[in-house]
Amino acid sequence: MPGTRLDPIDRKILAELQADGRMTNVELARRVGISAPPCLRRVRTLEEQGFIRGYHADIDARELGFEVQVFAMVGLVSQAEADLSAFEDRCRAWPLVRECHMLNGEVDFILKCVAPDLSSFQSFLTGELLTAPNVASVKTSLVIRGAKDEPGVPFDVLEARLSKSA
Amino acid sequence: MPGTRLDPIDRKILAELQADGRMTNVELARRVGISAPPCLRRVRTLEEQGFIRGYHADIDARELGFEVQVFAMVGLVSQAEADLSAFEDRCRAWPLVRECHMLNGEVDFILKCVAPDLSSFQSFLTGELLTAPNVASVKTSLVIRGAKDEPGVPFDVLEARLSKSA
DNA sequence: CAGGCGACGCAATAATGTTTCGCTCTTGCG
DNA sequence: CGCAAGAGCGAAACATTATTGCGTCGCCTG
Repeated sequence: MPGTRLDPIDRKILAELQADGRMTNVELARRVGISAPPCLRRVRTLEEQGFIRGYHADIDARELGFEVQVFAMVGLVSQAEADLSAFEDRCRAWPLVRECHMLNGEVDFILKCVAPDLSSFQSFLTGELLTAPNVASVKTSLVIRGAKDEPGVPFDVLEARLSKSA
Repeated sequence: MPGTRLDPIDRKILAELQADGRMTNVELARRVGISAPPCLRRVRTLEEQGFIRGYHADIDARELGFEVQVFAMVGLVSQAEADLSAFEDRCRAWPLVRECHMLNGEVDFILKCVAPDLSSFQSFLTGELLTAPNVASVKTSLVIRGAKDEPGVPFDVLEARLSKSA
């Protein structure tokens, strides 16, 4: 329901839970300026309406031995919808592929992959990705280092935007 | 401490919290097969050691009006360390840039950006990114649709790997 | 084999999560 | 303007969970 607009308290709740998903409801209520029960009701509603998709611990992959991160640009032979879906299904089944986005432009898909080491990735690349049906070309780029990694919504931009249109 | 190896219970804890970061400690303890107090102690330790970087609610950006997602491939004029760092600092300051990774290959950086609409992104692109110091080239690709988006660690791969090396 | 270290589980207490209930404020209509 | 209906809030009560303290067990070490 795009019609179900959020009030400033709801947006604050989302921003706080994005920053710290394990915050207690009491603390959350204190920060957004209401008491605990209505705060919990709002959180439940936001979950049901799909604004909150879930909660996840942010695990350090490198500490667990996944030292390689790679972006793969994939071009397909056929861009028919059935072939696109088939490739997406394959990506969902590959554990080393953590993200798969369909793009416009010369490249059809971009994949974010992780692997324990280079040889693991290369065996995945040559044994799985390059040999998958309908794959025409793959260009890979190793991540040398990460400078910023904050998936989520820039709530400061959202608030600025809303205050303008109001 | 890379020497501080994790036992199967610790890895199970990480996997469960990655899947559901708001799980209660009681439920977590039940799932990993130990009682609540030592389970909580392990979680605290994992947090302190940096295996768990934090907890975040997964917010649906599209529902909040961020309908555009873009990957930007950026090439710089100078790849001197000071210039690389300067660009990374700039990326950290741009709210529309959610991720910034330094790559090998022909492109220096890949940026994942969000924006409320195309014109917002284009004004960022022309007014900020393209005019930033040291930026030589930017190629952007719109995300048509997302097929998979599961940042994190593939714990099934990790377990398979460990059982082999054991 | 005794001592010490580490980790576990149990039990008790503090804190939090969750439901219930009554109140207030807003909205729409006579 | 006044009233009735509905939504949202806060205080209190109850259920669940988090946290601490302590005793026990297994294991390594000297």
